[in-house]
Amino acid sequence: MNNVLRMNTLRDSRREPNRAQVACSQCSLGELCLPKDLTDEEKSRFEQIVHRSRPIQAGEHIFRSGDEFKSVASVRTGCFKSYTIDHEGQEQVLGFHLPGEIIGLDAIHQGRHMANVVALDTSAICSLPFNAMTNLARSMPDLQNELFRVMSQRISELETIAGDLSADERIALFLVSLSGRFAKRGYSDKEFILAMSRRDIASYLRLATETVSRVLARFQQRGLIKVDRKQVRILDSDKLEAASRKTVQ
Amino acid sequence: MNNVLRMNTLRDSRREPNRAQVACSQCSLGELCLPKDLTDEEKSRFEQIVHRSRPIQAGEHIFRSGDEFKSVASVRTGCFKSYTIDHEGQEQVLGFHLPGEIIGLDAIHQGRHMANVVALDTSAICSLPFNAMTNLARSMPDLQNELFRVMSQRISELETIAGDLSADERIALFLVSLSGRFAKRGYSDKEFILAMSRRDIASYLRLATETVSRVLARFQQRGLIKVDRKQVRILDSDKLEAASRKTVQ
DNA sequence: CCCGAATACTGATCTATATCAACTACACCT
DNA sequence: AGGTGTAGTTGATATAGATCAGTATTCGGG
Repeated sequence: MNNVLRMNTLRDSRREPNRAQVACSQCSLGELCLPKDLTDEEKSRFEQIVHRSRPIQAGEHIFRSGDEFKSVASVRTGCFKSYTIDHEGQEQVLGFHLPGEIIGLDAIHQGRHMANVVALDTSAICSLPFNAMTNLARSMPDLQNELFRVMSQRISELETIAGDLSADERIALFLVSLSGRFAKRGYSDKEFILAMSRRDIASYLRLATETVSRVLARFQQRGLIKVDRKQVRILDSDKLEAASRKTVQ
Repeated sequence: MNNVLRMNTLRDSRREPNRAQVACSQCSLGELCLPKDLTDEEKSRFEQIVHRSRPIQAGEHIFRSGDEFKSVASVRTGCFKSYTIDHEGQEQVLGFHLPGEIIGLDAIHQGRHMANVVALDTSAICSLPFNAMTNLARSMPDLQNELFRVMSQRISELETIAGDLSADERIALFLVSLSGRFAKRGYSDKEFILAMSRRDIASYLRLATETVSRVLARFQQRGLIKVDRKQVRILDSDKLEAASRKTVQ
C-alpha cells in the first residue's frame, strides 16, 4: 500500500515552521470549515490541534481503505474524490469534496477508513486529529454542534443519491448541487470546471459514462447548459432545477 | 397533518408516573441503545432526560416531515420505517429501525425532520431530547463517542445501499443485514418475520414489488431461503452472503 | 363464515440504460 | 510536428428490471 507519500505529507505538516499560517481566523475558507461561531479564544485552541499539509498533487491519496482512523481532513483548496473498490475490482465513487468540506467521517464507527480518498487537482488540506477534536468539542458546544451538523448533512446527501432517480434527474441534481456549493465558496454558480472525469461522475451517479455524455449533450440541445469538455455553463437554472425533480405527469 | 396522536404520545410519556421503569440499567436492550460504556452514575443522569413513550400502534407516526427537530428516538420494541414523499407523491423508504437503533439523526442540520417515521408493529420508543443529550455528552466522552459512532454507521449503511447493485445483490444484502441485526438482538438469525410489506422492501431497495417477489422466489428455488409470506428462513447463509456480493466472473 | 380489499405472486411486454463498437479530439511524450 | 494513449462522444444492440395485466392468497369487518 502506497502510504509513503501520505506519511510524508503528515510529517512535513508537523514540521511546518510558521504555524501562524494555520490561523483559522485568517483562513480564506472563513465560515465554511468547522470553526463556525467560535470565539477568537476558542479558534486559537482549535488551531493548536490542526495540522496544515503541504500541497497535495492530483492523484495523491490522503486516505486508503484499511488505514487506521485517526484524523479527518478539511479541504483547503482543490478537490478530492472518495471511492471504494467493489468485488469486481471496480471503483465506486462515494463523493466529491470541495474546500471547506470534511472528509473521513464515515470511518469513525469502524475505527478504519473504508474509503480511499484521492486529490483530483493540486490541493491542500488541514488534518484534524479526531480524538483531540472531540475532546475540544466537549468544552465548545458550537464545535460539537458543528460536527453533528456536518455528519447529519452527509446522511441527507446520501439519502438523496440513494434515491430512485432517472439518469436525467441524477445529472441535473449533480449540476445543481455543484453550482450551489461553488456559490457558497464565492465562485460563479453559472460557470465552473468539473475537476472530475466523466467516468468519475458516472460512477458517483451509478450510470455508464456513455449515459453521462448523452444526457449532458441532451441538456445542451435543450438549452439548459453549455458544455465544453470540463467547462460547464448553466444557461437556464430554473429548467435545470426542474429537471432534477421527478417529472410530474 | 395528523400530529394529534404523536403529541399525545409525548405528553403521556411525560406524565408517566413510574420513572423507575425507564432505568437504562434495567432496560432489556442492554448495550444496544446509546448508553454503552457509561458508569451507573452516568446512566442515571442519562435516564433523567429520557422520556419513555406508551405503546405506539402500527401505522402511528412518531415524526412527520417538517416537524421541528427536538428529539431523536431510540426503538425499545417493534419496528419502524422512515420515508419521504417524492415529487410524484410516491413514498421512498429510507430505512427500517429495530430495537436499540436511533431514529432522526438526519434532521440535525436542517433543524427539521425531513423524513416521516411510522411504526410497522406495535412498538415503543424512548424519546431523547437532542439538546439535553449533547449537553450531557460534553461531560460524558463515551456518550459523545457513541453518538458519533451511530451517525458514522448510518453514513456507511447509506454508502452501501447507494451503491450500484443488482436486484439479487440488493435483496441478498437486505436479508443478510436483517439477519445480523436480529442476531445482535438475541433473536434467531436463521428465521425471522419481515415486519414490512413487499412494497416497503421494494421502495427501500429501489426495486419494483414484482421484482422483490420474483427474486425471493428464485432464492427459494435455489435453496438459499424458505419464504412463506412474512416468515423467512435462511437455509444457506454462505450462498446468500455470496449472492449479496457482486458476481466475479 | 363469508365477502371485499389489500397484498402477494406470476406471466407478457416494454423501456431506460448498459454494453458493445467505432470514431474523434485532445494531451503528453519524444 | 508526429505518434500514441486516454477521455469523451455517438450510434447500434442487448438486457435487467419496470410496467402492465391477470390471478391467487390473506386479512379484516360484518
